[in-house]
Amino acid sequence: MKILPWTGDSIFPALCNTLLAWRKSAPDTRDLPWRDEPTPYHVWISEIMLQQTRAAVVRSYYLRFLEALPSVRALAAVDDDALMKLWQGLGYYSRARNLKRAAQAIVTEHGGDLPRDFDELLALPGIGRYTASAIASFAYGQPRPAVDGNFLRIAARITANSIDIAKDTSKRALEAALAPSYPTGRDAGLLNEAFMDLGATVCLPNGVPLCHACPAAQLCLAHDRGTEQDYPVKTALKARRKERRTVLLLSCGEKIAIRKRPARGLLAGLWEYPNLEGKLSQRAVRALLESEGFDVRDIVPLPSARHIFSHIEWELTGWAVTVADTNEPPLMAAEDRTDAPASLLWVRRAELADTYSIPTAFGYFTPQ
DNA sequence: AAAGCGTGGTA
DNA sequence: TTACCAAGCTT
Repeated sequence: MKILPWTGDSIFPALCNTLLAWRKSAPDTRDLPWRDEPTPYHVWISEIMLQQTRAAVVRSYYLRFLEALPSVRALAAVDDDALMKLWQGLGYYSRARNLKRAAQAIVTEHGGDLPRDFDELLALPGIGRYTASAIASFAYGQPRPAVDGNFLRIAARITANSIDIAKDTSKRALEAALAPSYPTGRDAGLLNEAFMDLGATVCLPNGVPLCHACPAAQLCLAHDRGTEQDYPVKTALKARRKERRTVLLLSCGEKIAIRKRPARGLLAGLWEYPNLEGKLSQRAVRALLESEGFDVRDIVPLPSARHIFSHIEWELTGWAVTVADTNEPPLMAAEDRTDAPASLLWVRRAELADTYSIPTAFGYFTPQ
């Protein structure tokens, strides 16, 4: 990949000095537990959780995760369903699977400790340039800018640069332009924290930045021109496609039917209630289930729901169905599946909540 | 290079 | 309601 220069990068040495001083000048009041004891393992887990996810949401997940899996070796040996349960509701579930795969690689290839070398970090599944830089700086004091959305927004405004920050090349250009200004030791991590804190509390996205509170306002080209709102420039995402689905809450006595989703794709490997494409009527649901061999006793509508993924929007219709027994041929197993058919698993309600990870998209229908 | 991959907060 | 988008990575 050809790395182009970042126009306006002559400001960066002064910007880095200013932000580092700013970070050191005030006490850290953000109460982020991963800053308490920044071991390589702690930094790694927190940074994976923080990918595209707000710190306020991550906080409780992080504390619970570390309590359950306090070490690389514990993570490498964790049961898959237990791992997904710890991740339930956090989203981007491949992050959790990659964590375990990486932990196993760290045990077998690095003696159980995260590598210090940047390229070795980068080679681990789930660790890209941002996360490798965060670990290298926070845990090992290496001079690596951890360029994320905050950095791109701040840099675009400071330099009044109309570069499209959605492009991979923009991120690489900024990283290369900032690297020469980076200190080593504790300051490397503090400077990265400074960029993140500034982006989270002052140089805000979508809306008005709080320039009166910005330590770098004097350096900021966009602020000088009054054009803060013009930056950053970012190409719009593709529109979400809309889908209708019908979810069946099948119960038989104390048990409820769930099934495992395919190993690849959306919500891969998580558990779901049986569901079908389209908005099915009560009559259609009854006909379908009876054709599958169920003795249907009752069908009651559930409140409809809408679930927004990053790239899909689901309009969900729910039916609570009571059946007389759980002995049936595989139900709806092949419907829109390309891998091995998943058959229904009948579980008690308490067991469902304790053991099986149901993503938020299906959680609307979870019985009390 | 662009699309797939979750969820929740905010304006 | 809609749109944006957050401490991104993988393919």
